[in-house]
Amino acid sequence: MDNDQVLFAKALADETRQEIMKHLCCVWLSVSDVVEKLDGRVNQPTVSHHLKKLEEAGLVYVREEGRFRYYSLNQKQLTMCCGLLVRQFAPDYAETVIPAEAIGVVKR
Amino acid sequence: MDNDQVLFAKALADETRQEIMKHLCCVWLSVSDVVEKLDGRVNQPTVSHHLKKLEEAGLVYVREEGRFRYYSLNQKQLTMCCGLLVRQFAPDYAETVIPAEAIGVVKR
DNA sequence: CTATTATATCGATATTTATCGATTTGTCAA
DNA sequence: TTGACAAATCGATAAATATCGATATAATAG
Repeated sequence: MDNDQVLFAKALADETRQEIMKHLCCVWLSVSDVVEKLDGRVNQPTVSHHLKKLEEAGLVYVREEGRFRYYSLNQKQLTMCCGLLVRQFAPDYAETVIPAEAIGVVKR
Repeated sequence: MDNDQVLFAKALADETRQEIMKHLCCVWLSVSDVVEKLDGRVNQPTVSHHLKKLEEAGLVYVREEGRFRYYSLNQKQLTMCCGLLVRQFAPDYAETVIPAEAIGVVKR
């Protein structure tokens, strides 16, 4: 029903979910780890719900380990989605915001 | 209540609104122009509602002219928001997706 | 085996939001 | 000045979604 762009935006369109994303950036956390990070503000079923949304949008990696499920932010997916948004809605800037390796960036 | 990142994501988190954004990219349209572009699928109050959301997120320019209000997509704002998202949630890619002029891009 | 622990799912509820018809406000044309 | 038009706002409604407690499922520890 929703296309990928909309799915991506919806995944980001919640304060709590963005906070979870921050916690999942560069590290692997289990569901209960995330619950803990949120400091009792939301509880486990809610966190599972949010993680599912992020998973559906391809924004997290998941690793199963016994009865644990570890999540980590998929930075590449996020970057690609942002890139698509810019190409679609900001063509005048698509050339200045560049997937660097695609054109061979050289810093001066 | 919502911070800017969330406000931005929410503005994009609707199919109809993204379609409106497409129509507003690089051109100025009045409200009734937009209604027309949407081909009778949504009507005027709904379009006004969506345009208000986009305006609140700073994603459109507005120009008043008599009884008309013309809207156009703010590509710069969109690009900056995407850039912030990448910096915040994809630090490993913040260097590869670059505001080119900031570092002096050279194409090969 | 049994108790415990981790997480997903279910059902219910409350909030948010998209949509519309009707109305209001403001501008212009005749 | 009046009638027509553009667009915002209002009130109502329906759909989507965030949240929770309770339960189910599955894996482990004892």
